[in-house]
Amino acid sequence: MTDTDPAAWAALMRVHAALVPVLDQELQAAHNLPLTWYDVLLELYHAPGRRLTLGELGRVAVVSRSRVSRVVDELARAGLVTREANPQDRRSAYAALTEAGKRRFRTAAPTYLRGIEKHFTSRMTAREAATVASALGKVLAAREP
Amino acid sequence: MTDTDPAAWAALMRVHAALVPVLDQELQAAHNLPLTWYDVLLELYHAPGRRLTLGELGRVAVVSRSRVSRVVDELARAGLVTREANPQDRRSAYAALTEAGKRRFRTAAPTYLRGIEKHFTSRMTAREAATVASALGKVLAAREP
DNA sequence: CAAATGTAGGTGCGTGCGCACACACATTCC
DNA sequence: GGAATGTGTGTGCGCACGCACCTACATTTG
Repeated sequence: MTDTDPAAWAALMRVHAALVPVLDQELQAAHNLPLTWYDVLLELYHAPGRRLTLGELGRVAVVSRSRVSRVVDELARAGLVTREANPQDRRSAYAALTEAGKRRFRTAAPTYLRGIEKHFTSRMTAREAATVASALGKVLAAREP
Repeated sequence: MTDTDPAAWAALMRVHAALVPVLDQELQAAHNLPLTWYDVLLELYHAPGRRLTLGELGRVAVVSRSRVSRVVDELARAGLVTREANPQDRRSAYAALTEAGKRRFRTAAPTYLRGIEKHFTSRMTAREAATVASALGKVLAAREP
């Protein structure tokens, strides 16, 4: 049975390899924002109170938890986030978006979204995009526990 | 218009980040093969004459062309490929699978395919997998020229 | 309360990776 | 044929990244 066709996975690998550098460079050229920074800013932007602990960031963002530490350092040095203490747990530290961080993200987002549209979504039908999102979503859901 | 939904792209990024380390480690644990090596072996295995020039490898494999040089070195040191001269073009060099390389690839392939099935394909219907493959295939096709 | 265990975060270190360049050869143009 | 341009490979270098470990604090257990 199954005799699984790895074509979907192979295509995913290739698309990732092909598009990530392109989107990253577009983002850097237009806004001097590495994709990693954008990812972290995005997660913070959508978080309640515009802030998350580093552990939460590591779980939700694409970058690894150990990397989050350094990225948040860089973002703080650039004035886009601030580190805030957590009164509930003194081990923990929040990364919170600054006003400059929000502005920077809002400015950069259209570039990124246009890039995704141009290089990715526009190559398929809306139905296909929805299927891709839901199928991959199920793959992710299976990894939670 | 469009108001593109980046959900499909976001899911792709996450699935890649989540699965690549897992598949890589499974491959290394079972066969001491890094995913990069496997990728190169795979392309050579399916190439006419079981060999490709380094430039062709760089184009067809997921790894960058500059990386190919070193990976082929490592594979050659491990006895899985040999470098062959190209009489037609003395700049060029072939990487050719050895018998040991073919055996190693054939042995490792089931592990990799089972991993893809287990972590990826089994989470969606066959129809969805086909749609993912074809939609992503169109994205890749758009990047050829 | 003390000890033991668990969890959040930071960091030294090794490494995989791509860029930019260098070199050799091929090809084209005069 | 010789110069100029293009193409195929190799490589020094720097950087981003994750792992393993450490410290600080929290929580649980007796």
